[in-house]
Amino acid sequence: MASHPAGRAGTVRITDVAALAGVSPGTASKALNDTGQLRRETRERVRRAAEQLGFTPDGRGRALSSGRSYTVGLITTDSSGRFSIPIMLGAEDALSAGEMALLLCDTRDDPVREQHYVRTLLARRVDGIVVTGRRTEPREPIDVPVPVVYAFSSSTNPADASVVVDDPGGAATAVGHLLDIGRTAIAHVTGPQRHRSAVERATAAAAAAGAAFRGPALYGEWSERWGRHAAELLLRAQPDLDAVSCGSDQIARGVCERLRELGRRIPEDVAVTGYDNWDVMALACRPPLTTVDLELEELGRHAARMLLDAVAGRPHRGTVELPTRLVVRASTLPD
Amino acid sequence: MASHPAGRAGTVRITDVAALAGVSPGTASKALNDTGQLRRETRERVRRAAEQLGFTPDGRGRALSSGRSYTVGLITTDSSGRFSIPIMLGAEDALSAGEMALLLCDTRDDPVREQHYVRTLLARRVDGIVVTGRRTEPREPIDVPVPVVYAFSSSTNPADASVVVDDPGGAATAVGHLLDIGRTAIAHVTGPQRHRSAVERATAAAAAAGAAFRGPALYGEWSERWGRHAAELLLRAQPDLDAVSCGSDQIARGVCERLRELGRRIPEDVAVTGYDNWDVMALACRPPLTTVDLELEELGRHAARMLLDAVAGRPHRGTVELPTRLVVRASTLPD
DNA sequence: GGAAATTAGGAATTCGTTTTCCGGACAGAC
DNA sequence: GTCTGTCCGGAAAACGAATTCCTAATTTCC
Repeated sequence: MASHPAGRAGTVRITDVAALAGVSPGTASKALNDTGQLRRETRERVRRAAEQLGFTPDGRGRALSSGRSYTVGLITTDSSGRFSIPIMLGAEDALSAGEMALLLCDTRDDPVREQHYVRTLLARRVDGIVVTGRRTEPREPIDVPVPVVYAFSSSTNPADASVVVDDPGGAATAVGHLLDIGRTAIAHVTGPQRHRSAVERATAAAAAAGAAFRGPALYGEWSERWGRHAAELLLRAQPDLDAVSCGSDQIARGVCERLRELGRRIPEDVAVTGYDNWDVMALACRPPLTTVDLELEELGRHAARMLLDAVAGRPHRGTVELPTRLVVRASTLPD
Repeated sequence: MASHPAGRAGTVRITDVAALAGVSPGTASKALNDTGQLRRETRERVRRAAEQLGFTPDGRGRALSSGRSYTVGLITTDSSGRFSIPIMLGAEDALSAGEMALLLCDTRDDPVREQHYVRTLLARRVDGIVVTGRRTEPREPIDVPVPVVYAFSSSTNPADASVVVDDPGGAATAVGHLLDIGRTAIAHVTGPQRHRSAVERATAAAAAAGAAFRGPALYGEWSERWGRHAAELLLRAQPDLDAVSCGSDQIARGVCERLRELGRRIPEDVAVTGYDNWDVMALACRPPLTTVDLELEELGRHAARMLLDAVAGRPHRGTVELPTRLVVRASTLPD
């Protein structure tokens, strides 16, 4: 019956492994962690014993004695947004590959909750923290005695480790594509001017379009409604327009919809590009949108890897910008 | 200088608190945890000392000695989906209120990864696990020695604790609303017949509509494209249709779009209801959709509370169905 | 007034692992 | 044959809190 020598079913301690291998617990620990001076033969014997018993070190004991908890916190100000999610998943992916687990903390954009979470993470002795926001605006850094990496929203302290999207680059790529397919009269429609991402994308789009730019950029909101309205404004002011670069897929979808209703063919008469590669918008649009993918999951992965480095004693400093990826679909190239 | 008597800056142990309060560490522990027999005066003295030093118990030591880790795992098979996210957030909300932290595990629908995560969660001695899926199909239970609650997808073992959405109820509510506003010829358009949720909603919708049902239900896919196509089919077969109940907001949006293109006024000629209350679809639709909100965040909260109960020794068993909420908008009621 | 019961708090043990010392065994050098 | 050095592995001390005894000191009861 007692096929498992452990006390309670399923819980086998390192002392059980040590006993089976005929060594002391300390030696078993060294064998399993590749530390200390042990004969190869001893190491293997312990390993076999551990495997035979299905031993998994108890994270609590390990955390206590090693000083590391093999856990990191993820603080997100808004995980309901579609930006935070892929970042979280990417981070989780990279961390779990590094044998780290991720504690999720959604502050709901409330500084009090954030403070509370920071304290509980610290109480749990996390090895590090990833902080992510829902907007590209830089944010106040958190003050903690462990490594921190800021993802998507950089820290206002330029010395902190941050990883963000190359927004200007993305916008420039989209406009470059419009020029490549021969467009010569390009407008830009985007979100509120108070949003850094809107301004950065618009500025970069204008610069990339050069003489082909039909300004000024139209600022509004991040909605299909605004896209529809903007399409009307554009066509009235510039009937010869042959391309619209948009600050988001939602706006682009609205633009497409109204352009079609006004009798323009897309992309033959007017080519349209979006931004974000938000599949439900980009693919459901008629026609499907050429757009800029933010590669957020990769951003999350990158942030997590930077954090792992920092935990391992190789801290990064400063902000790194990650490239975007242009996804070409029928809104700029006929099938 | 040494304003903090603690060893390393920021880390104050219970022995520091005990020393300041003039008691032994054991007594300090009792005072702070409301256990043991202590004079009220002593308790307060210790509490003041703890507060003065900003003491937060070290989670690692606590976990080791108390046997509880104050941590639960959340296993999601697909957190990219829009269903898992609100559930996660609700769970996280309820758990953090219970002083528990949540370890995030995204299996990406890979059984191998799932197995791996289950093991690491167990190694970390989580107090319990929430399992959530992306579909309403029941799933195989996981075999672990800690409490588990299944959210959204129930366990195939009916004795396990599961909390799911009352899908038939939601569909019936939507159709009931259509009847209330006087509709007498109601069709239903939904997703693939192999999806349990599609069949359940369709069946309940038909039953609720009774004589007003214009069947059979149309099965297709969860997309706007299918919604547009279905609208054509419907109008061709039943020109006198005055209401369409849809299995998702995406389908409903497609239906609305094509109905408008075919000259029908919504809701005057045909009323349309969606399902999911997915804001980007429901609000962007012209007109905005009357739809069924799944209250997923509440579902996550409920699951977490059930888990907290189980951890506290009051396990639940069996499946509980949570009610949906009808959100009425312009697609059934003119402004 | 003495025995029994209650109360308050301290000492020591526990949780499971890692890590720091140390000592024994064995080899090579003179 | 001793002396030094290297190689293994064991014993014990962390790590930080909770908890289980226990022992005084006080109160209650007869």
